[in-house]
Amino acid sequence: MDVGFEADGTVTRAAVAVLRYPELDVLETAIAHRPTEFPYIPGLLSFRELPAVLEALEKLREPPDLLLCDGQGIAHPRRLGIASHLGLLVDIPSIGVAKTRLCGRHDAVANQRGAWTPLRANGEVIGAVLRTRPGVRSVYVSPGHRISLETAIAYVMGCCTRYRLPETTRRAHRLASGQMVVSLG
DNA sequence: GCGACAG
DNA sequence: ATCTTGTCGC
Repeated sequence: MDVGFEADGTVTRAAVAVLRYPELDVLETAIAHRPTEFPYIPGLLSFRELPAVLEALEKLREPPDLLLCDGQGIAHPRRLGIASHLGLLVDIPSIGVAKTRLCGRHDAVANQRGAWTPLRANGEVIGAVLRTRPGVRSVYVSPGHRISLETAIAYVMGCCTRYRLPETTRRAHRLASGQMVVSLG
């Protein structure tokens, strides 16, 4: 799942891409548009993006077995990032994969694919800072709904091939950005 | 009170 | 997120 916006900023566009695991080939995609009626406020991203995301999900012929969201899971001040919120609403296991940190602290991460260090807040582990690829910034992985941190990390790594972000996120982002690519096979 | 702050 | 300049590598 990923979200994009119109040039005038009045419309939110949500895109979802369903990939088979672990092959990672695209099975289905969907896009939805909704008026943007909520501003971007750190900690309240769900209220801005979920309406369009839910609409896009409903367009799928079959519901996914796992959701990877562009944002935090429980690595959130109230432990309810967009991945957690979405997973809860549709009752599907979900994972948050954010490009930057919202909250929590952590040590440096080894520069090796798969290396990770705990993201902590208030004495509890709320996620992992994961190196999906050597030589690039790490990503912030956190459980969203009905999944453990270890399992979440395993799925995220399983979705990362030659780029920093999971193929699921990249596909959805491309759709939201209107960048189409034909694939023959 | 001050700094931090997903997309 | 969006915008913009400069650099590196295939």
